[in-house]
Amino acid sequence: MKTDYFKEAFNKVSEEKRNKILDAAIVEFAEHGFESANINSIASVAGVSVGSMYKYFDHKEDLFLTIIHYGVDTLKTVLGEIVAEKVSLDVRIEKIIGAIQRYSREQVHLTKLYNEMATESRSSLVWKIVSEMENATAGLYTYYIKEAQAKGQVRSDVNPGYFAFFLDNLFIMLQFSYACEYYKDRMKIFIGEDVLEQDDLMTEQLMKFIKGAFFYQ
Amino acid sequence: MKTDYFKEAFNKVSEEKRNKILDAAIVEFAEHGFESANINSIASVAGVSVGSMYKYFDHKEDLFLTIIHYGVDTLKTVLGEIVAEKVSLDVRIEKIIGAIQRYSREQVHLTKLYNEMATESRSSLVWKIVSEMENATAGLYTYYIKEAQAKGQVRSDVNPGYFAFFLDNLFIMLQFSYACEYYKDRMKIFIGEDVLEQDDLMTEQLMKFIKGAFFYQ
Amino acid sequence: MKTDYFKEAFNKVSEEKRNKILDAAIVEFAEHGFESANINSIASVAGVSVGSMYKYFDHKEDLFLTIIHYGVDTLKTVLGEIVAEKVSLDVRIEKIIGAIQRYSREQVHLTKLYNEMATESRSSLVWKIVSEMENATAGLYTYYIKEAQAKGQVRSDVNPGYFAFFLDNLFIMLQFSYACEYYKDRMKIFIGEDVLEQDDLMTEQLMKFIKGAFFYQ
Amino acid sequence: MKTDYFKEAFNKVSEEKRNKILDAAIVEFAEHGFESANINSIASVAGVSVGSMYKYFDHKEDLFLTIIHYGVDTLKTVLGEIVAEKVSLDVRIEKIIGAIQRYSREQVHLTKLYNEMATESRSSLVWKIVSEMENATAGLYTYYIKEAQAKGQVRSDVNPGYFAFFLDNLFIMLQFSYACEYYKDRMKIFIGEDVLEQDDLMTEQLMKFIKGAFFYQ
DNA sequence: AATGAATGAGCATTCATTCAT
DNA sequence: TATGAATGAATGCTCATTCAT
Repeated sequence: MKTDYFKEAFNKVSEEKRNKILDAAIVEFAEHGFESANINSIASVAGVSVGSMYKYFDHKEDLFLTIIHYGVDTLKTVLGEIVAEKVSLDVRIEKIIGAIQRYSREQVHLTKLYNEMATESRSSLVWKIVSEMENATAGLYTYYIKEAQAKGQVRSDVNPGYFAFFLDNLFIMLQFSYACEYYKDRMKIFIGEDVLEQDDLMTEQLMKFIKGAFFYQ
Repeated sequence: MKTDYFKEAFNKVSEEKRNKILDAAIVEFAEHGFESANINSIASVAGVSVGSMYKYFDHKEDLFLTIIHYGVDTLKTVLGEIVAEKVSLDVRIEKIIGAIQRYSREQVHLTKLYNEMATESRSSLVWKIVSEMENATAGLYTYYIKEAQAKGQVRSDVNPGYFAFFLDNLFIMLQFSYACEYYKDRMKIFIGEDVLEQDDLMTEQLMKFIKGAFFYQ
Repeated sequence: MKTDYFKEAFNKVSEEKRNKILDAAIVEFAEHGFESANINSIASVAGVSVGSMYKYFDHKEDLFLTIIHYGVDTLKTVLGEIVAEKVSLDVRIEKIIGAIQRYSREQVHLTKLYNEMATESRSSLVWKIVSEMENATAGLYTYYIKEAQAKGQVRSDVNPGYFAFFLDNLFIMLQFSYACEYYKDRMKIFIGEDVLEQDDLMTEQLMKFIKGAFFYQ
Repeated sequence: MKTDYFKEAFNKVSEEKRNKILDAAIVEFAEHGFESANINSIASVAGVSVGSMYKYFDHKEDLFLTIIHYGVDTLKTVLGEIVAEKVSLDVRIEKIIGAIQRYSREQVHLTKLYNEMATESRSSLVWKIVSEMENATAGLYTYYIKEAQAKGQVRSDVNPGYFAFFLDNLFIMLQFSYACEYYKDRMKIFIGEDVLEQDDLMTEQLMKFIKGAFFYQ
């Protein structure tokens, strides 16, 4: 599977400039979507010439895919840390919620991008990049649930795949709700203007919701 | 609050033509996204001149907003039917799941559009239209939960707003997963290729998940 | 075989505008070659918007092919008139020389275009359009030569195809020499600055050359 | 008259590298034409940096002119050898035909370039380089014809300049017909698919054509 | 009211040329 | 002297919007 959508030249660029380009692109794509994103604009924000952009990426699409790839990598790192620890399922879930709260604030634009990207038009282009991560997540969650079932912590009559799916759905919506304007507004309607300052309450309630769904009480 | 984004002339048009225009627009916007959607294309699919389109809508945006409005109305109707019935919370939830399964198949394009619309770029334009419905939904769900709490069916230590939010999150993701390519593929990874033919299993598992979260067992 | 490289809309345009567009395009392509020719420039010379140009022609290439087609048609008309008359081979040849002298002056740009077009890069695109005419010419010349051979006017030991080829070569170079700067300069070196004013001498000498080659004397 | 269009630095370059550059440039210009030819491409094919190319040539045009100059020089050598021999006009012509058959195959790209170069757009730039050779050729042919007239071999009523012109026209078209796709296809229409394998027949027929035109029989 | 031809600003992409190293 | 990364003007093409009929 191809993993690099940029050209050799992009590797040779100084890390500082590379980051400026990636950042500018993330913001532009996140704010305007693929079609409306303007390469010339990205270039000028990044302090780079258009010509250079095309030395680094063959097409607008390649820049987009590079960004997506970068986003997935960043997410993988976050997830990887949580996975590494040997803890029980409920602790893991609590840690993931915390990570989402941190990540979706630090990386607002990447999160917006994830929303953007899941949008119909370009999805097939992007799926091959993201599917790997979705696969990993799905596999992991399912595995943890089965493990917990074996330990007698999770009810034996739940289908692990389905429950992993519902769990991840809750996580995705949480991410979007912290980062994307539309979902943020919507969340405020349900919970109130100050949700964003009440991370602990969110964690508490969501844990209660999930634990109720999963665990014997 | 402004509710009509079309011009007077659009009212005078025959219902048949009005529907052809709306349908063509829904498909175009859902398939290509706002920016890539082509007004001239919509006009020709609808069998109407571009000139007429601009007699009906001042801007591309206005057509988009009209479509969104129409989508929200359609959804309201579906929801309204469920709300009308006097049944217990869990029955209601099960009915909603069924409605989502039906609606997201019948109205694939409207569902895609909802995903599209929540995307950063256009969200502020759109929020004023959709917020009304989101408000209604949020209020309704919250009300039902409180009611169930009063009846002692739902645990008293859950915050109704939060739980309504989680519930709706699960619903939204279910919709997307049935209608939008990206989320469809993702769901298959979690559950398997044949999810789409196993609506009952989905309902059963999701009910189990939600009931665990909500109810005393 | 496809013969129209323009879109329906180009047919609906007033003849005056159509001619302005064709003329502007002929000049631009003849003067700058395919690559350097500028569509925006053609549009502005023709007094038409770029947008319209693309309503008439899908691609720059299609405009080019339309022009070539037009040139071939013009040439066919000229040739057709000469062919129509029932005269002996030498009279025919003399008439063709005269026609070349007239045509290459009236239609300098079309002649330049023919030179341009025969240039390597785009030749395959163009060949299908021009080949038909080349085929007609080749067949015609060969037929006339055979006929003259049958009548005992032309030597029986000449291969009609080859001689038709040499004859047409002389004609092509004569065209270019009257219309294209490079070949014009070159001709002046051979014959003198005032060749262009001595059409009769050219005709006389070329007839002498060709008749010597072809006929029993 | 300026004869060098390259900079001093190009002289100091090793012969091997110089030839690689010239060869790469000949191919690129011949295949793509002046406008589409890509300096960066030529540099990379020649194994030289773009920077160096601009140390050797001030402009794309200068590289082009250098190539033309080189082509003319090559042609001069070929012609020079034929001129050196003391033989009768008809033998000379036969030798030239043979030389064209060889040269246009060995140096396809240079021949294509000659065709390219005669194209309107660049002609004035190029004329000063080529005119010298055209002058030589014209002078030579004319001289030979006059000489043959003096010897009573060629008819006295032909104008040597005109006949030299016609002769050279036949030669030029023969060159193009062996090297350039368009003219090659055209020749096949007149003579047949296997012309390219029948050099002797071509020579025989062309000699017959020319001798008929020139000589008392 | 309806039409659909016309407009032209806007953007992706290319490539000759420069210049810091 | 050589390099090759960087530049940015230039151009083909699209499409929302206008307006004469």
